[in-house]
Amino acid sequence: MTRPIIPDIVVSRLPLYLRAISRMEEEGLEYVSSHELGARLGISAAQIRKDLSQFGEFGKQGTGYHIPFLKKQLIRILKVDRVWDVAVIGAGDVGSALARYQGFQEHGFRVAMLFDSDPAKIGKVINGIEVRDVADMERLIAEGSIQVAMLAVPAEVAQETADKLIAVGVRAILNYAPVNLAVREGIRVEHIDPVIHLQHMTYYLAPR
Amino acid sequence: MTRPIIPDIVVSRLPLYLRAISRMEEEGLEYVSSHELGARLGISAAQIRKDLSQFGEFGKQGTGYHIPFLKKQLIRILKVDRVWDVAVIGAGDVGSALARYQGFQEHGFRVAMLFDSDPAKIGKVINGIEVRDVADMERLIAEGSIQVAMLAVPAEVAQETADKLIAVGVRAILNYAPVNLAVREGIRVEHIDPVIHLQHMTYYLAPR
DNA sequence: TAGATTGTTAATCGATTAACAATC
DNA sequence: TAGATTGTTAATCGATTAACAATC
Repeated sequence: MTRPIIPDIVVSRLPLYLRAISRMEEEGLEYVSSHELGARLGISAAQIRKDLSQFGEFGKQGTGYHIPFLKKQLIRILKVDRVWDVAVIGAGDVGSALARYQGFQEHGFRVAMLFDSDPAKIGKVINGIEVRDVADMERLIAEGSIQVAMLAVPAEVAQETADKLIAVGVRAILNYAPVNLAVREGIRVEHIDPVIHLQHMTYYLAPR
Repeated sequence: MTRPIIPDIVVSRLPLYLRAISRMEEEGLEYVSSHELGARLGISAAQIRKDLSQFGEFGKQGTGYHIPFLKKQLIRILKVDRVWDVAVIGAGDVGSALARYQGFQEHGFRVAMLFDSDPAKIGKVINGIEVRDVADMERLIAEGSIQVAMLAVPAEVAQETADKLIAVGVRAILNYAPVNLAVREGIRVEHIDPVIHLQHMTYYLAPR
């Protein structure tokens, strides 16, 4: 039996739904309609219903979606009903900020390892995480069976570092280096680059 | 005369083209075909030609695109042929990393102001930028005619801070807080949240 | 000239929206 | 029962790709 293939663009919206739903739960709400959820996210009610219906029937006519139930389902679908160990490569400004970030813990992730090549940084402890020598990266990541990495190294070494990560079992890379990584089929890469976002926005700005 | 409206999804790819083209220029390349550029970015050659043709005829049959010329055009189109002053709100881990980031300068942006509410941080100097009291934010941003802000404040105060920024003339916000900002028509908001990206990727991972 | 590659049109593909029967 | 809202189908909309004449 073939599991139906869900469009990636649908999958990409699920974390947004989860975040909004979690926020609503904190606000003490119990039920939400597709219309209300859509209004918060700037997404049409029809799209939300269509997206969610790809995974099951989570709502009830007349009342909408039970927030704790929908949250549970989204957490399960996104596979964050467990904690993923994550490696951070690079302990510069970005890597350090990631190591210190408190938002991972409660959303399915834990920074389990932190690497740098600078002898001045190796051995330091950031938020309880020791900075290890990047020379030991491959061995330690393979031992830890880590599948997720955040790449915060200089652009010049990003591709080679990614290659090494993939070679030892990493399957998902969140790339903070301002380069396009070339990876083989089956490896997920997402990219975070503030300059890209800023340039996208300035297109629409009027000079002042 | 109506300027033709360019789809936003096209605009969103231009910064990627610019980054790739700049990289190629550094590598000493002089010409690039839509096919070569597409191969680097994982985008079809047809799409690149179609996107670029929305803005003019930048290529030449038989030889492709002259890299320095195309770069110049993209810089002009994205309006980064000038330097945009940017305000960073929040001088925590993320805000500090943004204030220290060296990648803005050469791509059209300058962190001109940095704000925080913590008396222990106000007055400190990060990368030559003094941390100012967020209580003075509205006055200083209005005086500086700043149109672009990066928001790195706690989630609870993100919306109200955004409202204040918009009230004093900010038109583009790069939001690092894990909340959806509600803004009026004409205000650009882009969002950076590592958790959203990680959860998108874990959907595709096999448990180990 | 022969080969390569553009810009553009038309065809295809995929995503979003509108509408509504079903039902809580 | 009346009102509200789901899940789903069909219609619409928009984006991507294929194809090719033009031309460097």
